[in-house]
Amino acid sequence: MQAVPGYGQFCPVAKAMELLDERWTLLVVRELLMGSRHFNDLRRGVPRISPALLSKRLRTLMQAGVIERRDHGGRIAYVLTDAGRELRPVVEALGCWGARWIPELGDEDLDPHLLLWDVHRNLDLDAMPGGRTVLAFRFSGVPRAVASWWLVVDAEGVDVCDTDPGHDVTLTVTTPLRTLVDLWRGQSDWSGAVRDGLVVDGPAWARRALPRWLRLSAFATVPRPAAAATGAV
Amino acid sequence: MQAVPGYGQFCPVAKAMELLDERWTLLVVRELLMGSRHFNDLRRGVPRISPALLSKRLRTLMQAGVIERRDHGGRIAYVLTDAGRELRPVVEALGCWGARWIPELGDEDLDPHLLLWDVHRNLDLDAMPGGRTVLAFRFSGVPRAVASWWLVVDAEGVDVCDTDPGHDVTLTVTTPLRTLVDLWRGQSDWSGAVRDGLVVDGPAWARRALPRWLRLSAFATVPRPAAAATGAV
DNA sequence: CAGTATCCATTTCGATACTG
DNA sequence: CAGTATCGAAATGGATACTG
Repeated sequence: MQAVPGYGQFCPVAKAMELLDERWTLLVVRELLMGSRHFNDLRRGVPRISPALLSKRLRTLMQAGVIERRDHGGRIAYVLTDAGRELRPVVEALGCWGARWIPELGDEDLDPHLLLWDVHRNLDLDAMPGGRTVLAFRFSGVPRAVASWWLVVDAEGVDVCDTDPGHDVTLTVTTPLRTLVDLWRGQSDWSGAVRDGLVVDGPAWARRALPRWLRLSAFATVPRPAAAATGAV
Repeated sequence: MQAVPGYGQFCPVAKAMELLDERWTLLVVRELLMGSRHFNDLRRGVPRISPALLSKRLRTLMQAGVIERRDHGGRIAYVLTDAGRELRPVVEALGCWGARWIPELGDEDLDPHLLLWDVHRNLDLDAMPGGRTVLAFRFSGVPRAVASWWLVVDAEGVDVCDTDPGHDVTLTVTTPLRTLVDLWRGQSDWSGAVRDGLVVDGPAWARRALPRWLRLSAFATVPRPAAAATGAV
């Protein structure tokens, strides 16, 4: 029989990993820490998980006391418990390590939908003008179907669209997908992104403001290790 | 095809977990951080891993740049790289979380061999007398074959024995296995352990010194959450 | 919106035995 | 000591379709 699911260790690291080393689990926790609460929001933040598996992971996390399921008048919300909130240091340590030591991304890691979802959550609404602001993104080097995106910002909040919402566009960002991902991750700054093909079209006041509107990943500021001896300048 | 092994995300947490969420991986890293360097030492610290799987995990960790394989005159050593050493905060965060939020242990988690292996690594040799010291452990409530253990401390270092080494015994610790595990993990202190059936036999000077010799898990001092509302006193 | 149900290809892993 | 070889049982989880 191979029916021993756990590690058979009393070590707290092992006991923690029995729960957390299952595929997807910590990414779901990350999304909850980022503020997602509803099933379909979680799916957006963890796009490749199947609904069945997300459902299973949520059940496991509930059993473990990491989250609670709440019914707010028909709307289901998953909220972190104290135990769940205390996973933030774990996720942060993993993210810092990943940012430092796994800089290379495969093409399959460059998910435009996820990128826009992340960006939309981090827009600095206070820095943006009143009324409606529309940011258009056009990615080069990706299939037509996922090349055009819009962020519509108004009093209601922020909407991510993959079809033209029809409003006047404030700024258009045209860029290789990888360039914007590198910027988001802090592997390049704005001037580096421009060197790598990012172009912003629109009125000067908005072009100048964009770097304040579009805040970057929480891990963008993690200091990177010095280049290895083999390495680049 | 389900041939996408990774998460398809550029998030540093996801990239880190692509490597680290594989079963056993982080426990191997934990052992390396604790000072193990050789294949069979790692097996002792991660008892239930099969040699084939350990070998595979080591290869993966090498490819990821977390460890290096060194041949010191026929003796193979696995040593952490900078990237590997920087996993310490990850392991610590996991251990702290596990110590706080997964206090319950199943009987299958109470591995006496692993306990002695951990204890032997943490003995405070400087606090122990010169010459040879022998600590005998007798666990109640476990199969005869794994009930008796000896730690032999001398100038050579510390040996873990599961058969009587034949030396004079300095102290004999008789205890339910779970009691000593709880003590090791910091879920009880010495007086609590004595209440839970731990008995130390031997000369008074040695009995008094034992708590200084036998240091506890690095996670023993993690503060535990206050009892829940349902809870105990 | 918030999930279930089903299916099976694929992978994983544990057990065991063996080797230079 | 430091692994490799082989095997098959079991679980995983991805794809897809469907439901209250």
